[in-house]
Amino acid sequence: MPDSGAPACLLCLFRHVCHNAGPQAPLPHAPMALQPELVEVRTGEHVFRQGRPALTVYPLRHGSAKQVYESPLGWRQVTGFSLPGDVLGLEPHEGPVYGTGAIALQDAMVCAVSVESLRTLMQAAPFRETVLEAMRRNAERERVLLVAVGSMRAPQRLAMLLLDLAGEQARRDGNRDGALTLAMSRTDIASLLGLTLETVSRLLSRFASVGLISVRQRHLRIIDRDGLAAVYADLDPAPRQAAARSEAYGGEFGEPRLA
Amino acid sequence: MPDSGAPACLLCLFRHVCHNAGPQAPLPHAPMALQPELVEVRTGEHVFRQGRPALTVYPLRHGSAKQVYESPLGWRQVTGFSLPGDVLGLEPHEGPVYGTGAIALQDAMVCAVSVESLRTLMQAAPFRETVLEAMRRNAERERVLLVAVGSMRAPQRLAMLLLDLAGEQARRDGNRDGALTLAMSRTDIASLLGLTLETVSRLLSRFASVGLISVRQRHLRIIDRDGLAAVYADLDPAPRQAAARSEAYGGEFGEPRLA
DNA sequence: CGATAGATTGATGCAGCTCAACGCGTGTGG
DNA sequence: CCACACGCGTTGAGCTGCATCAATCTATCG
Repeated sequence: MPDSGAPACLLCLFRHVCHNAGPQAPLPHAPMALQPELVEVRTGEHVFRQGRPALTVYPLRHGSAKQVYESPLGWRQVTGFSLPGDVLGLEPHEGPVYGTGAIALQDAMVCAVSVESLRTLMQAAPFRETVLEAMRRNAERERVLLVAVGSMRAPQRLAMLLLDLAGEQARRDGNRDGALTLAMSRTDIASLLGLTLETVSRLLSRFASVGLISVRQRHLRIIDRDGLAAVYADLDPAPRQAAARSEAYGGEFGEPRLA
Repeated sequence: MPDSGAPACLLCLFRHVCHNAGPQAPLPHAPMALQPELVEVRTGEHVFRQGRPALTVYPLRHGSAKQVYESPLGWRQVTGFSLPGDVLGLEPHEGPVYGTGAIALQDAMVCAVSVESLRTLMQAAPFRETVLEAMRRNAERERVLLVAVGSMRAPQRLAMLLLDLAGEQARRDGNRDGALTLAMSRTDIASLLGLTLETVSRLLSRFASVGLISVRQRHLRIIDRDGLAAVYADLDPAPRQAAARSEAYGGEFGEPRLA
């Protein structure tokens, strides 16, 4: 029977086609076909492993997770964090296997939706569009991360992450006071951003000492959002011009750093 | 009329469904439906621009191109290079707009295939699989790049790129003697790898002085492939252990650098 | 209450960025 | 045909941001 919907269900991709989500406006031509099994995943355990057959996607109900990619040579890197409402294992190209692994950052609850049923549902145009839109957001995220890691300085990268986390948080519970609980370790953050855990720790302390945030362990509050945004945009600390011009002409590429 | 196929056509995704490609074994249930218009793109010009409606994909016939991504804040970064046979503008998630831009590195010739006809053709399962496989390779490439930029040292990154370029080259003309012509500038390489052009230049010189390669301007030859591979795998220079273990257990993530 | 994992902080070093000068190769105009 | 300029590449010298190594502190849990 419907459990009337967890808070995460309100943001879930599948909310309009899932009985678990409770009463929702249905989508035209998309039947309420889903009543996914709930699966518990304990802290540090895999939701799924990279390279295994991708038969299921996992909307996240409670808890949080990190995506981890392991390159052919065995280098591992965190490629993203997921919060309730996100769908884990959603690959854009119907891969036969998972392209990354997902590991719970805390005891978590996920729904198990077979990709088979997902594919069926995606035959309905409006639902398909929703899913594709989510995939596009994921791809955009990865690209932003690549640029960050490839051409921004450590403080900018961290500021970016904090702003992103706060934004996601706000999108979920509407909590705009900037209070965050970091489910991931400093090591995970460092891996995502291409830094070391010491650097992350130091930067958090520095941000705090400058009044941008407050931190104690994994409890963090954003105090000066605009200040953080300025760090992200690099208007602040380093001898580095504002820059950033669009509409590239010819052979140009010009990051700000080289402008 | 069929032009009997350029060399690039032999590797093209569309070779089995395209009249331009000349005689090819047809794919079951996939008609020879394509006879794309040829378009010339001059050095430094866009094949298409990021953010514009993605109505066409462009198999590359002659020349080469770079993909450039510009983040919302205006930071630009090269995200990849394309060689003849690659399909430019192929987005995994049928985006309404191009997620990156593509710029010709030299005077180039592309075929123009409407995504509409592409979608039609993809209804045939065997063809669809081919295309999806290509998309997966692209995604994998981006992830490898992310890991490289995020956690490998400059020499490894460059070695990786050279090996990759040589591999692609070999896949095309079977030329396994390691001779490459770099169509892209040092600046482009630096952008891709998250380095500066000076570092790239210095590293190429260093590689050459150690006998791994020879370089003169944009002509490059790989002399010691295994040596380069060793640099890539980081068995060589830095005080950094071999590492790389698979089958991650719980909360671990462990890049070699931090192991 | 000891043990263990995570986080903070400090001291030190170096890889790679920055700034700068120069070399090469190609095109352009006198 | 040479002079010059301009884009691209190379090389050097110096500096610094971040990694590295190491010690200590804090939380959590058996």
